[in-house]
Amino acid sequence: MTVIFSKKCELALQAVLYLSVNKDKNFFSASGISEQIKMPKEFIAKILQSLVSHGIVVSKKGKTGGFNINKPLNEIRLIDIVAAVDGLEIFHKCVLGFEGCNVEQPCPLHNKWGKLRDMTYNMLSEETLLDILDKTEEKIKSINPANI
Amino acid sequence: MTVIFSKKCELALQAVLYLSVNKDKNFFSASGISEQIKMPKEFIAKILQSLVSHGIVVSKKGKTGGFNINKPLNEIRLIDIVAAVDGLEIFHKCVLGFEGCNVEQPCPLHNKWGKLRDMTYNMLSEETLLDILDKTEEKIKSINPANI
DNA sequence: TAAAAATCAGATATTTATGTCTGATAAAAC
DNA sequence: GTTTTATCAGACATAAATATCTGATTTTTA
Ligand code: SF4
Ligand code: SF4
Repeated sequence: MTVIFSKKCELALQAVLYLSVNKDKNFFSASGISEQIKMPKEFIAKILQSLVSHGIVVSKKGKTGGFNINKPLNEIRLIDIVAAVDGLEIFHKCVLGFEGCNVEQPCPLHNKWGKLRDMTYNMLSEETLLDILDKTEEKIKSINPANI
Repeated sequence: MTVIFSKKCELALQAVLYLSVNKDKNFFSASGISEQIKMPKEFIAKILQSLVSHGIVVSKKGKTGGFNINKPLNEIRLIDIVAAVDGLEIFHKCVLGFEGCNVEQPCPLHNKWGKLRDMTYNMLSEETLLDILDKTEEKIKSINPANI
């Protein structure tokens, strides 16, 4: 069954990673971010607004306003962003959707899929934004050296 | 990025697994299958028709018509069904979609996601319908003992 | 205090995925 | 040969995901 994550979530991750390398600078406007990650600014704004309501991002209105990360980088895991945008339902759902499943008579995919699904979950939970900051910086810099 | 497989594909897998345990019996009509796997028969029909065009399923018109598996069970892998319905694009795509990626400067997820993606692909490629037939029979029987 | 530049909330629009219908054709049973 | 029952092809309908717009509010700058 279905998704690792949606496009919305992909965007959210990109935006947050982008913000994470600039956390100590000023707030970044939706349009500024949208130039960097090449996505419609209205959509970015919308997504970031929802991350604000989840406490991951903080926003500031007005002329010098924009968005920034709301917590220390070591307190935000990738899975937190996925959870905020897509929810965690996927990580509890089965692959095939046959009815009447029970542990004694799983379908051929139950165990194997379950393992992969858990590994994916763990991968996203393992590291905080701080842990991957170096790699993220490299990446963001390679997109536009002016970013850092 | 995105999907392991779509609902269409989930349904296709269910339908093919159902057919696989009854391969040596007569053709099964879309409505018969839809009763078992609880999905609209028109949708089932549509999906099976596309599997017909991919050579995985064979159909027969007319009064005793319906669908059946077209090849020996050891020649059909789960990935073949996924490929027919959803395509394999997902297994070649990146997670985050940042631009300008190269092997030297991958983003934090590139390697880890790549591994999981490959494992998923391998899992679906590993076994043929024949290999999992026993487990499939158990599962189908548990849904409705009359099925086998 | 007025102008500029940003978020915010919610409505609206577009696109894609999912699901349904209709009429034509084919095969079996009578 | 006629009736029944199935697939088939393609149009159509609905739902969900993605994307855009609009007007209000907030804050800074001048
Ligand atoms: S056995 Fe597991 S994977 Fe298979 S249909 Fe049931 S819950 Fe889903
Ligand atoms: S480094 Fe890899 S995972 Fe990251 S954005 Fe590029 S291709 Fe995708």
